[in-house]
Amino acid sequence: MSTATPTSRSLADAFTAKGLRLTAQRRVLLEIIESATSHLDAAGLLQLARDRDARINRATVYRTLEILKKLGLIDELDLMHLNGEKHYYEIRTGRDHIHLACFECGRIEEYESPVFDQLKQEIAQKQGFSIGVVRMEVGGRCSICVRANSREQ
Amino acid sequence: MSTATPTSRSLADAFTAKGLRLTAQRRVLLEIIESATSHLDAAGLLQLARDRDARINRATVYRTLEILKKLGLIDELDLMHLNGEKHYYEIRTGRDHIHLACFECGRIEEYESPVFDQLKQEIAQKQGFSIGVVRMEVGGRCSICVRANSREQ
DNA sequence: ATTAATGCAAAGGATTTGCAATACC
DNA sequence: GGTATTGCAAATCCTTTGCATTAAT
Repeated sequence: MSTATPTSRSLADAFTAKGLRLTAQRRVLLEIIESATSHLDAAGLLQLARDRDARINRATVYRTLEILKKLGLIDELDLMHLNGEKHYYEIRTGRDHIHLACFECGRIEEYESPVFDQLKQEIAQKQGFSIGVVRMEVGGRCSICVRANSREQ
Repeated sequence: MSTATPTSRSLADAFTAKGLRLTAQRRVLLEIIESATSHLDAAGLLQLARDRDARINRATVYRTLEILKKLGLIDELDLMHLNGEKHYYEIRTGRDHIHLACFECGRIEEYESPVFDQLKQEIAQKQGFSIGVVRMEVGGRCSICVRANSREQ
């Protein structure tokens, strides 16, 4: 969920372009992040990384995530703290989106809209705010859960 | 930053209406939250409460915040984690707003817009999502900081 | 009087840090 | 070879919990 489209093709490219060393650990972490199909938290990322290379340490995971965040290559999500205070991460694509978190079933939906883009533009223009990161999260009940218990309050 | 306008006049009223006991500690906490001019974190709230009544314990602060959150009377903010992972709280007013966090000077601006309201409506209608809480936070540089260092990138 | 709410102190989860050892460029 | 990066283990920050005590209704 961001604003500028990353220019490099891969995270590894961005690392070397910045003069950062491409260690074995980083290679593994970047690949996992790039191919992730779901929102990963630090512990999950560590686990997946260790499945490939047992040497990887938790501190390295956090340090790598920190770099990626600062470079604007990943976004950090809270997902409405549905499962504790940990953070989730996703690679930044060209299209920002909103995360809808269902308090009932726990599902996370992604939603994008021209109105969302319009809102960001408006903030930049009317407020003169130079947007770096945007995070919009909505908590409530997804359509499935709403329909399922329409009889209950 | 929410969706429904609270119906009760005061937080204390809401507590008694729900059959919750109005203890001395809660009275103090609710008053502070109601009259707060800035975004409070749990530690700040505890400090202000202790200034009035030294007996108040941290656990009580957290437990009270939890209740208020569940009742939808306050909103929980991250403010882009500008100052660590703690949460900030603000009383829910009728008008939802976006928080703009300046990474440079740390200032938090509040922004509201019909486009924001339109976006929420759209999410509810098109996605069929029953919205309980909305949190939108934007990180970047405020207009003052942008102007101040217009020569630097 | 009953039971919710509190204080205390300890536990918990997530993340960060200092520093010596390692490995990339 | 020089320096960035890592692993380790401890520290830190924020928040939560169990349980005996207190106080609101």
